[in-house]
Amino acid sequence: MTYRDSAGRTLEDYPRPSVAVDTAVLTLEESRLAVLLTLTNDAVRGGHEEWRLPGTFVHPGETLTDAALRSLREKAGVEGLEPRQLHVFDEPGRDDRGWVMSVAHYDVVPPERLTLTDRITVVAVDELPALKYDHAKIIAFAVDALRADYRRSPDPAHLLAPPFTMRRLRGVHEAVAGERLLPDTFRRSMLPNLEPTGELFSEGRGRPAELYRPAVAASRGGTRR
Amino acid sequence: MTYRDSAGRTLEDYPRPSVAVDTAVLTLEESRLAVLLTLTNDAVRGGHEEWRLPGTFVHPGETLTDAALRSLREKAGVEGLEPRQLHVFDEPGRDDRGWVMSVAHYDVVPPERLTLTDRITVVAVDELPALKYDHAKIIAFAVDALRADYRRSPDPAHLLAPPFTMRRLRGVHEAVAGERLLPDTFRRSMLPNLEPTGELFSEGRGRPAELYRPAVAASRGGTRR
DNA sequence: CGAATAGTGTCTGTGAGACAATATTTA
DNA sequence: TAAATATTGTCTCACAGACACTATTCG
Repeated sequence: MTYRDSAGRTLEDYPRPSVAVDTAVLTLEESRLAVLLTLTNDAVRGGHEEWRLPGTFVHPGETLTDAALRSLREKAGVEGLEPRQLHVFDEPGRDDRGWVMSVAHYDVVPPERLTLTDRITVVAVDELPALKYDHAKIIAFAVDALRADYRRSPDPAHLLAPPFTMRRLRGVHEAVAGERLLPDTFRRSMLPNLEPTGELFSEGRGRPAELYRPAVAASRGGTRR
Repeated sequence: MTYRDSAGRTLEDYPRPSVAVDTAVLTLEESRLAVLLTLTNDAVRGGHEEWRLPGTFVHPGETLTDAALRSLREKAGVEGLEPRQLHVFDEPGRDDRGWVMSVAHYDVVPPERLTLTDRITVVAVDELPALKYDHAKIIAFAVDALRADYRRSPDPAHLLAPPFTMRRLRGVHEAVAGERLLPDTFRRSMLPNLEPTGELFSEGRGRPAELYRPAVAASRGGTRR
């Protein structure tokens, strides 16, 4: 009992695009925001060095998220992510193989969870090499989205394992924002969304820092009365 | 010279989804935010009353925007819009005809530009009837996006033809936000993004109001020094 | 004049930015 | 003790919310 339209045709009787997913996996590398890239098949077969975001075509019965997770597992060796949709790139001619649109996704993962190989690397987002397709645009979308995330919550992407010191948290925010942040202002803006653990942590010289963990509700603007 | 992969297959040799676009056209109706709906084909053929957003399948050589514009022209009788992408809805099973994903779009249009018929109507967004597919979700996305737009700029969707009075602008913002706004606070928050024309406008009783138009750059936060 | 609408004065609270001072460690 | 780091005090500025007051027009 396949569906047929008023002309007696099924959906498969009409031309359809190939739908791909590509995911910008952001991470930190030496206190800078970086993105995971993989070598293209062409490059693996002996062409010149060419990098791209991990991606794949969507298979039947699969959601876009499923497809993104599959490509991350198989091509980037990362598991357990939660890719979020960014935008559909659909310019005709963006892919010389034919009619292909790409649903861009992004996620963030701490560097410890990545396994780099000669076909999987991590590059700072402000020093990207030439990328295949419109993958540079996707990364720009991802960076914008991540910066917006970090303006709303202490560590939405779980780049830090709690508990953490204010200094470490600030380091993460500085990497994400790409600029230095004032310690005192940063502390005060974060405190309403953090829970002090009462424990201290010392790292070399100087007064030990208190350890915090994200507050339960991670409320937006702190306590109101 | 069709592309062939390492197995000698073209893109068309693999299963592909049908890709649709659906657009939430928001407008104002009696000072309330409303959305344009069309009667489903089933309903037209004599089924029970059932409404949906205007949409269509994407054709080859066409961008998603093109497809959205085509569906708006042909099914909703509106031209000259600039639909923006919201989200891809891809739950398997969301469409009982087969593997269909929908790229949701939205745009806004002043009510004067709409021509309503017995198959095209406008309904307040907080009094929606049952809708086909996940179109209610799309409308929710669209309303959120529009509210975000109006928090950043006086009239991003050009619902008002300049010049306009502060009162009219506030009326639009109240409709979009779905709540009353304080006249004095609203005025002061808008002034940095408006240019006074020097002209006055009187509407019945009371002191005439000055007419404004959106400031050129529509700057975000007003003047800094 | 009185009602209605437009616009301004001004007070309060909140929060960011910035600089300075204090507190607690290790070398 | 000196240097390094953490934390708090405090001042300033900007801005939203709120209420009261002034301004201008029509009936």
